[in-house]
Amino acid sequence: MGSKERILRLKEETRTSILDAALNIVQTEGWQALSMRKIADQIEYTAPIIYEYFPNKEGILLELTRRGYQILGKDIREARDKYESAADQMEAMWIAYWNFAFTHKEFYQLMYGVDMVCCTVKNSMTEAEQVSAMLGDVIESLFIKQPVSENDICMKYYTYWSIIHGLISINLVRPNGRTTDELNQQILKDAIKGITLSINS
Amino acid sequence: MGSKERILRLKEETRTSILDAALNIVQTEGWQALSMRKIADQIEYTAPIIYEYFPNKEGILLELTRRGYQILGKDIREARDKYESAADQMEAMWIAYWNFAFTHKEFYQLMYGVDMVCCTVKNSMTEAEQVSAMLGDVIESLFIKQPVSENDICMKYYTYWSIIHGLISINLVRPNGRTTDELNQQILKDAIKGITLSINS
DNA sequence: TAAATAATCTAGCACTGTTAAGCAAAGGTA
DNA sequence: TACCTTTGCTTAACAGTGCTAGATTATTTA
Repeated sequence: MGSKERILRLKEETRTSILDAALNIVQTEGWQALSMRKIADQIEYTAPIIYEYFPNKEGILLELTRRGYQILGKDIREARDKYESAADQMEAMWIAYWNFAFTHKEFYQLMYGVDMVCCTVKNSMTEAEQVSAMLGDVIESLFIKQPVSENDICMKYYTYWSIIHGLISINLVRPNGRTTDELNQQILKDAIKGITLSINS
Repeated sequence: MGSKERILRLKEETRTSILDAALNIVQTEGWQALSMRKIADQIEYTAPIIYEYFPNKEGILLELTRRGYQILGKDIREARDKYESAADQMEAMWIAYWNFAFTHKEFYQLMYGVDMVCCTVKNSMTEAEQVSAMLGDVIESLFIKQPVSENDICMKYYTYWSIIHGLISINLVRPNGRTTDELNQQILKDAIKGITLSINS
């Protein structure tokens, strides 16, 4: 009776194909064009069967968010592992974060609510927490004085995140602004260095 | 025949009442709840007459955006005029910007695409340009070396804006994050001072 | 083969932005 | 006053949205 497993595998495939279809639509037509019927069209089913795999549209978005954090986590981890010193790691990680935002624009919009329809509270998603933890760990090791208080880490984390997220979202919302890539990279690296330096001063 | 003017005034009033109704709905129920029929309900008309005053829903949003920039412009101007030195002005203006974002949360979301449905390219809105110009002028006078290149101003402008917008949007999207107001104010002022100092070093 | 279960679809609800057609009241003109 | 035209506004509709209940079809089990 291996058919049980076969069916389970098929269901898993359909589930994945729903997510793939959703992503495909978003990447080609944007978030506002994503609809249940369009997803159904793409997977060659009718809309209601999607509800056999996800509770509602938000459920799909949530799963895509999870996927996004998995990619981001991988990118940041790999960037970190290329360097030894915490300062270098920090810069590499934020640049990876930056690159993720533009190479996976749609994911970023979903994950950080830039120009997005639904603003669900992403409470306790382990993938998201892993990303925070990685960044937090490196920030902690940037401090010379040890131990470092939770508050200190949190504050620096926010400082980094704010400027990077700010730069990203301005560029995502206004792709035709009069800033250039080099200018952005310059601001980005300067800002990271500045914050990093400010930690032990 | 003063009736012409009376009618024109009435039309202007209806137009304003549409905008007021829209704002009212957004403030009480959020952006996702804003619909043409709801606006019509509130002004005690039916939906189609709105199209006598605005080309479409986006037209209403555009007009609200304009209103938002008018308020923001006023706030920033007043903040600036309370101080003499450029550095003080700069800090006061960005704090005014910050305060605007939270006291007029809905406006800010509309103007800067945080968690918003429609991302229209706000091309050449004079009200928005005035805000940019005011901030740019103060940034220019922060420089000791004169004259200041357009590029220099633009870069510093972006640096300021990024960190402030980043801080704001993180707080707007995640109002229940574990950051406190004091922490935010601290980061904000530190960042402003840091950027201001970096200008002539 | 018959019954039970699973998979899928059709039809529909209430909502969205937007448009076309029509009605009724007001204005201007003879 | 009688007619005609313009204006203000409404009803009805279209095509789309997320989502659900019920019917239908296919598959598995007995």
